[in-house]
This record gives sequence, C-alpha cells and structure tokens, in this order.
Amino acid sequence: MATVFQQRVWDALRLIPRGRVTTYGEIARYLGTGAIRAVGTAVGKNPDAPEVPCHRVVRGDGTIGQYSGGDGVPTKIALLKEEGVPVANKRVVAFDQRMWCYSQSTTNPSGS
DNA sequence: TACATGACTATCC
DNA sequence: GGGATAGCCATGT
Repeated sequence: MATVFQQRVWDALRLIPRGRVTTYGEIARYLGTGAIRAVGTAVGKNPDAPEVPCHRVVRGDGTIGQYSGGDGVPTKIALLKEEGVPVANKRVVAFDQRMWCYSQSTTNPSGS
C-alpha cells in the first residue's frame, strides 16, 4: 500500500523530462519537505514502472547512487545513456547542466 | 507506542 | 580526494 507521500514522490519523478536528471533533495524540496531519506525510500519502493523514471534520480553530488531492478546500478546507468545522459565512473557527465529544477518549469527562468 | 531501517546529505578526520 | 560519523523524515515491524 502506497502512502500519499510515496505517490507524491512518484508523481514528481514523472515531471522529469527525458535526457534530464534530478536529485533526491530537489524532489524533497518540490514536495515541500526535507525528508530526503524518506524520498529515497519512496523512490526505491516504486513499482519500477516506465511511468516512473526512477533512474533519472541521482544523488546530490552527481553520483548514480543506488537502484533496484534489472542489474541494479549498471541498469540505471544504461537507461540514462539511452536517454542521452552520459555517465562516467558512476557519475553523471555535466551533471550540473543536466540537473532538473522543478522551479524552472513553474517560474520564468529569464526572471524580471 | 517504541525501535530499527533506508535508492540520502552534510560535516569531520 | 577518500572514509567514517551524525542528522534527517517516513515506513515497517
């Protein structure tokens, strides 16, 4: 049984566009909470369905982190590469540029 | 209700 | 730069 918290986390994952990645902290902030640990737990308990790109979630420092399903981390890396996100040494290449920010989709990046 | 666990992050050595 | 410890919130037993 999935809790509301988990459903919110999975919903946030669906907002991540293909070829882009985000961090657990960003999701936690998007949900309006600092439960980073809880976010990671929720993501790990996701049904692993293609509707929930859990592989697009990496750690705050750009490392792949962990993954459940397939061969684990190797599968996560493979999926990211397939979407156009190069990964080297278990770390996202140009992570800072591929980091997805929910704020940029709700606010004007150009600012005032 | 209380304790232990976890796909994390930040700090200290 | 790398390894270990503490803090954090939600979940499961």
